[in-house]
Amino acid sequence: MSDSAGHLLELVRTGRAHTRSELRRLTGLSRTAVVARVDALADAGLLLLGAELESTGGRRPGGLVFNKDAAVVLAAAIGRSRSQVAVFDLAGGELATASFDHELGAGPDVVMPAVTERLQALLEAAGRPLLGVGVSVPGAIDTTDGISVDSPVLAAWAGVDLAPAFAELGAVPTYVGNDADVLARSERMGHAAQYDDLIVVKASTGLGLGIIAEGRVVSGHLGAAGEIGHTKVDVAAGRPCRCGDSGCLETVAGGWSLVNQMVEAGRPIHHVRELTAMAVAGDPDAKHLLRESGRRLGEPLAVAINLLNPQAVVIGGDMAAAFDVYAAGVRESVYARASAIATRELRILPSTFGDRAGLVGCAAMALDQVLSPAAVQSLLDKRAER
Amino acid sequence: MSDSAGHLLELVRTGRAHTRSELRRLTGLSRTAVVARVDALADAGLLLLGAELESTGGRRPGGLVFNKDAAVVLAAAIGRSRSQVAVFDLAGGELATASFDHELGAGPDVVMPAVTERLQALLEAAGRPLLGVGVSVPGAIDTTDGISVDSPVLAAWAGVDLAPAFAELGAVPTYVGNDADVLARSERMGHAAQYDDLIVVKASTGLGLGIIAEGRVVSGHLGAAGEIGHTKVDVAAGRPCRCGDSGCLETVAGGWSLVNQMVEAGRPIHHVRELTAMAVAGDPDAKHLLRESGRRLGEPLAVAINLLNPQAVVIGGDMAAAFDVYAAGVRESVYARASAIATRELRILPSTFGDRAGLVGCAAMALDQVLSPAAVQSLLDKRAER
DNA sequence: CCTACTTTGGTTTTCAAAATACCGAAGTAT
DNA sequence: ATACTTCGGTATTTTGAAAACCAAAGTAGG
Repeated sequence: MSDSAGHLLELVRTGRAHTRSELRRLTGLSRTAVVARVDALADAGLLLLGAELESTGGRRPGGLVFNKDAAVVLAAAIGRSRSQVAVFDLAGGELATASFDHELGAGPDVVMPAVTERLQALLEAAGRPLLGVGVSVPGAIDTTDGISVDSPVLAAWAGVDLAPAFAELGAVPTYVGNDADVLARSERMGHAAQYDDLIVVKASTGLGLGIIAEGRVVSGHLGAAGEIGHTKVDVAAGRPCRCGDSGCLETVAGGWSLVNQMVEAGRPIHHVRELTAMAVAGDPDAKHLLRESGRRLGEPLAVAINLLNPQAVVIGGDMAAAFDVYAAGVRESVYARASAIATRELRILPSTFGDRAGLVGCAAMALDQVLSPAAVQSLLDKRAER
Repeated sequence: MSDSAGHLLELVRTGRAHTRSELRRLTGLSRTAVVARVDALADAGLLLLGAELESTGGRRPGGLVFNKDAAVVLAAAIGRSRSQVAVFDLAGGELATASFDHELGAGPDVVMPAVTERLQALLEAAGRPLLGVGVSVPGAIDTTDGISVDSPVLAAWAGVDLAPAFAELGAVPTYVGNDADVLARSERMGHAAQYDDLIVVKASTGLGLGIIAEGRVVSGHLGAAGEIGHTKVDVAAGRPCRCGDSGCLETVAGGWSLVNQMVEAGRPIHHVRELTAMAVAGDPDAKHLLRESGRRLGEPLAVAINLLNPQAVVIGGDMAAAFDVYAAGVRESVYARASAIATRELRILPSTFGDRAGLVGCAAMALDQVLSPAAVQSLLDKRAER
């Protein structure tokens, strides 16, 4: 049933209810039942019994406010050459953040201690109880044996179980997700919050995709769903890819390939971010490359749109910094190739949180779990035991 | 919680529990609670308190058997030129079936009376209470405004609400699904029952796709998910399609196109089924066409496999009659184009139920709903009221 | 064969949780 | 000022499940 304390908290948290009476109307529960749950939530510090609100014709109701400062979650977005960490309150607000660069291809033995050390510092500064940790890794997460990674371009991380590294932060659950999936989750807190069917593109050095169908992240059998960068395309035939194979989409449309193409054209740059900056500044070569890259991506993306019939496609990752020109290319091939019904109400949007999106998504992943009715219930139960 | 009477019924129904004690162990419920629910289910005729089973060291337990004959569901698979109807028991067993041809492109005003008339006859012959009706239509089902269809190649059915047509069969819920989605559901009762991430191809006159992610059918924002036949492919550039556009995959790989190609080559046939029969008989032209068609389908299918990382791809529809040769073509391009991780454990299987698959899927769709814990609960509640 | 033990299932008792009923407080409408 | 509405707290009743108890039907072992 949808009448647990955690569910009431969700109604308040999402702004659907502000008083006990509204909870009563929304759940069909009796007043006593609502009061009991609200009291339990208030005792646990999750709800604040705020000031009185406007009267609606009788006694003024006592307002209920979600106490987003009751605890925190930690977020860690691990990248190939740069990782970010942050503390978030329970409403998904960022309290403090840090980031650091590391060697490209550095393994977990190097990166993880640096991550946990910084998280530890952030947590202590926050001075609030910790409820959970969300981590993203740029590779497939093998969901069968829990939490490890498996990626052709992230060899040092293959088969590593990340959860133990976070044990020192406290006995709280750790959730590990793919970087693109996590990006998709972040959008559910941003522009695309109201969209239940969503495709989120992460276009950076590589190309990845996060899929949300009916409000749930689709991760696939081995956690490898959302792969698009290493789809073979005819135009790339023969071009060697960093994954070891050849003919992949990334070899013509991935950020690393665009950088290479600029270098070959005698314009020495080192990162996609430089390319997008040039495009924003009006450089025609950069704009052309990005637009062409958007077109290339649009081809398999059109297949994805036909397949999944999403309400929106969100474009994130470094290339989204030049959204206008990149999205123009994407739109060009998507609208030419996808079916009329699939594009009829389709929106193509820029990502909401820019380069903070990974962290926001990690926090969203942790919050989804940690504030779920079941988790809230176990919190209350644990409190009641004492 | 997972402890309602309906959930206990599901445990028995799916063979996970055969005695009250097993239900106790599986649910954690007390004996009294289990007994109360089992009695209620037995009173309602949904459970049979069968013969005693083997002792496991003490008193012999009384066996619990799901009474699949307590009621029936009706299934109607509406096709473009032929429709099938059937009655199924509650275990998904077909009790009786009928089919009839109609003019290609006939509208609901012609087809629906014929369908309901035959369903009525089947229901009367079955002589058991009706719990629900499952219907499939070869087009997108608009899930926003309930139950109607919207398809470029099925113009006469656009915007039609099908549910009212079934009202005369009794005040039972009607569920309408897309033909490919329904095919996917049928596989969950067949070869692919254990696969939670699944792509089912319907390769017949047209090309469609049913997607199951984490055990749920993905229907997309407008119910148009699974579209693949009208994806634009370069090799088909300029070729006019029956959808009104041009360059669609169907124009080179759809059944209607293969038939046309045979006719143009001076081999007059009228339906894909003739083509598959020829291929099975060894005709080299037919085999070549089918293999080539499989290859063409494999290209966007590889994108789909990368995107969704399914455990299996099931091939159904008329072309599955020549599964060996067709699947050979599909495998050829899928394995060349999809990523290593996505194909590592991938299986490519023929559909389980052949041309009965549509009916089985309609029944599965209705049974899923009608035997869901919530529906069972409301059945028991209604009974208790009297 | 008889006794001790296990497993199953029914019945009674006890306990917990939620609905109902009742009540007072605080506002609005007349 | 009075009647009515809304909100929220408390006491009572009802419901439903767990626990405890009991009986039947089997196995295991001497």
